[in-house]
Amino acid sequence: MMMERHLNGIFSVGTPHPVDIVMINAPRGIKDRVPPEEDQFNALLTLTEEHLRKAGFKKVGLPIFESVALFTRSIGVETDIVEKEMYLFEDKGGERFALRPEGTASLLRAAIEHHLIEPARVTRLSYSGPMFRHERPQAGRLRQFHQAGAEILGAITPEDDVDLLAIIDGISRSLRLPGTTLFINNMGCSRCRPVFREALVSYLSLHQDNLCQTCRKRTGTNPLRVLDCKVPDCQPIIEKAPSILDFLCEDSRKHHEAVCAGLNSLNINYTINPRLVRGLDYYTETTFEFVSNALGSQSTWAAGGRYDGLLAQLGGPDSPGAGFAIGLERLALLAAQSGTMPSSSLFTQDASVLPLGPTAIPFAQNIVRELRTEGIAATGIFGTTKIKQGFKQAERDGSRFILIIGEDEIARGEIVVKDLSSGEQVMIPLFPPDHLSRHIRSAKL
RNA sequence: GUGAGUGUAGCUCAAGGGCAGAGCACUGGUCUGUGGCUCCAGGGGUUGGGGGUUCGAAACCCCUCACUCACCCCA
Repeated sequence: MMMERHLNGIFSVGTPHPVDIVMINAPRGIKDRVPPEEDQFNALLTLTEEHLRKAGFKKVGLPIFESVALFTRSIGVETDIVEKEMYLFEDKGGERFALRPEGTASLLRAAIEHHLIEPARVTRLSYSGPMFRHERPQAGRLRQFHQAGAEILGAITPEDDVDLLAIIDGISRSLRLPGTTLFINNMGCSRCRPVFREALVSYLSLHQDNLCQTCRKRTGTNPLRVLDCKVPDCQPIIEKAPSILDFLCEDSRKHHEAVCAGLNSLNINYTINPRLVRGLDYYTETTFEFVSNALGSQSTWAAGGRYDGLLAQLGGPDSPGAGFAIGLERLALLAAQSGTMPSSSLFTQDASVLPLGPTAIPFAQNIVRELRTEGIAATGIFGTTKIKQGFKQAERDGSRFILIIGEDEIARGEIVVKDLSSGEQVMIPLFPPDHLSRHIRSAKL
């Protein structure tokens, strides 16, 4: 109804008042990154990717959308992500797609499709980019958010699990992130988990009356998820529930111990949380979360684990895999708090060229082009002839130097070069043309 | 999907039924070709939108929209 009103305003005969125009804003939960945020965000992404590159990961470029089936098959039909959070659409051929809600499924699909996995060896692949989930936005939670992730595929060992944790820990240390705790768990393998599951279901069945609605439903559909229910009334029951750690088979127990031993030897602090259950169904054995008390209630900034059956489920080799994803917006929040957000420097470009008067304009235009050709970031200031405004514009440009050219300078074949940070000013000859750029390059240091 | 809080100038916020304001930013001057500091002046608002109560509404009531936070979920 409101819409119609506005449209009437626009299309009605007569002169519509500007306020009748319907403002189009960014969709809910979608954030623009305006300067200097975008540069900072990219610097943080680069820093993260550099950690992955140094750890032997090769980056893969992945599509933004995939067949819906890829996610239902990997993440699990009973998960919130698949049940109610995916952005779905049909293309003109009637195929059903989803904007990717996470990266692991895509990366594994690509790795299988291009035969990147050699089951007897270890393959390390990484990715980064936007992910999409239709959730109610909140501090640290967006509908389009960004993850950097890494996956190890093939003949992997518990030590590879440890390495993943060490990499995230390294990022955490290099950014001096505040208040982070690493929680780990082992969810068992295809042999021991069903035994635990059965024990859990029969325990939960006995206490149905005291469980919340969701937990009662999940007892049948996805009993492990009951373990991280936060409803107060459920807590006493959950606390006394059987622990997965008591049900681990010999292999899983050894796996778990090896992971703990690795963390110990690397001096990485961790807390074992037997009720840590990830929201994606594909995890087996090791799962983990890096949680910070410096974020809001969305406190997990990196998480992952091992997934032994997923590659086979997606039509790949019957090999295990393990990986993690880092929430970059959450990482940015933390880095900002600790003052370690990699920031673009004070000066975002090198030079602003200010012509004083119309005869100087063509000189300025040519100087700008010459500087850019020489790799120096430069813009001209053509909107004003007043030197004071020129200086202000140069500051707004983020320029380190202002270059001033007027009648006098043209007559002498020179240009004024003033360093805006020190206030030092020199005259530089206009010929040869590369003289100016060489001066600026050396003066920058 | 549920709940709570908040919407006033470009930004951060005052005014809690009686003239819609401050700081920062912006424009001009102070200062004719040398910025940042002073001081002075100026522009900028249907107080998110719609309806109601009232002599009078930014304020009170209803509806609606948006944002924020929390539940939930997760990175």
